[in-house]
Amino acid sequence: MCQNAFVPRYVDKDERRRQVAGALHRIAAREGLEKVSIRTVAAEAGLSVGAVQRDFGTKDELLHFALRQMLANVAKRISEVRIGPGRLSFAEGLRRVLTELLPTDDDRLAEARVWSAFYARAAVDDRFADVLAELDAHSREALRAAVGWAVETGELAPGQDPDALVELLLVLVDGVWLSAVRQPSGTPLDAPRAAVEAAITALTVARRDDRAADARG
Amino acid sequence: MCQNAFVPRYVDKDERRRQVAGALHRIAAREGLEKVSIRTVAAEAGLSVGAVQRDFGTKDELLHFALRQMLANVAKRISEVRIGPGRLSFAEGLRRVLTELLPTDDDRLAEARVWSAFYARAAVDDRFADVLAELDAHSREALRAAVGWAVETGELAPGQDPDALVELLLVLVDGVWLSAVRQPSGTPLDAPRAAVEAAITALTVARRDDRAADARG
DNA sequence: CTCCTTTCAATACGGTCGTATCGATACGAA
DNA sequence: TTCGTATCGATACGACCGTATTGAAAGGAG
Repeated sequence: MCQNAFVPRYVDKDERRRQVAGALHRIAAREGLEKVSIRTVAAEAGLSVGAVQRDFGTKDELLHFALRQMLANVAKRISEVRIGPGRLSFAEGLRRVLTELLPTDDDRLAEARVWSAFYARAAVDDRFADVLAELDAHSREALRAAVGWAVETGELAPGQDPDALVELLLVLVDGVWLSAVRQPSGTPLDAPRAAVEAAITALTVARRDDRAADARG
Repeated sequence: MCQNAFVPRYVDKDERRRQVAGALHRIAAREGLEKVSIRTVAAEAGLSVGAVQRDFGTKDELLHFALRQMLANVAKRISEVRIGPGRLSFAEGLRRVLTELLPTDDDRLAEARVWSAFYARAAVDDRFADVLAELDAHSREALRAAVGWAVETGELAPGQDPDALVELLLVLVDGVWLSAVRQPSGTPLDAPRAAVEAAITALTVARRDDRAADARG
């Protein structure tokens, strides 16, 4: 009779919500978000329709949870990159952050395909756009940390505006992963990987003054 | 009995195919590609379901025609920008090309929303990816023409690699319009417009050597 | 004029969708 | 043990989907 202390929880609810979200990610990466339905997700997760319904109630809630799950995954990955004194150098830290953000391997390419589907949703649904704004904020913060550390160590030319550089890097990240996503399947991931290295090279070139002139022309 | 000379064409078929595609574009920009169906498109175009069916046969054909129509529109717009001797200067030509490619007004933002939906499709369907590759080629050609003319007139620093610059601009274009698309509706379009001007400024700065140093910091 | 083909709206059909409902079952509380 | 509740798979329902079909209307060809 205790109001809600009675919880015969046979399974870990959050864990299964995450598993269902994973099933959704696999379907979306393989066939697109329009093939995602309660039924297809339930089948992919090895559950019944009713089970998914009980965990999420409505399809909209399922989609939002899956999106937030992706956001959490990326945010965790890039927040674990530790740049600073005694940690990673600017070049290596930036490389790690960009590698996490860009489709540098097949898993991340699959993830990028799902992102592209959610971007299309965000274009017509502000609720999704708000979540993507959070992703933007996380990426900006990680890049700001990397660039800020470069300023401290003098790895960046002193007159360079760090904020503008961060914004440029954000645009580059978006442009590069979008280019990778639109390639026909099977295209090797050389372009995103090369873009990472090109960005590192361009931004760490200020270390040696004689190479600064080369960078400009 | 003439095999097919008997054509009592009451309406211009191609014209109406374009009108139907326009209806699809409006729905996709407003509610997303998943709300596009034979029925909704027919209603938006003021036609019956049967009419749309006769013009396109299958929904897949309708989608591909609508995508190719968007491609043709953009290709026409950017190919009309004439850069060269007696025509537009590098700065002005680049400004025009970038203005056409980026969501610099509400119409182009609506178009960008539809592009984002087709990008998501291209991520899981090579047939759409192939069309987007054509868009890529058109953009690359237009930017190559602009940069090439800048090299001829010396508006670009001579050591700068034109091809690399074109690729950089392409990535910037993708990143900027994707950023604009994910903003909540009602967000002003200052960012894409500022990006156009920033690119112009950064690339035409080489005209005056004293400003080259400022650009680098 | 009469035919013949194209156009057209309307409707039918089979399928999938999101969601609601329902009996059976499993397990903690008493 | 018995009871009450949370979980479960299965199924029902109405809506919308893509597509096929059908019969009426329309306008050049003879």
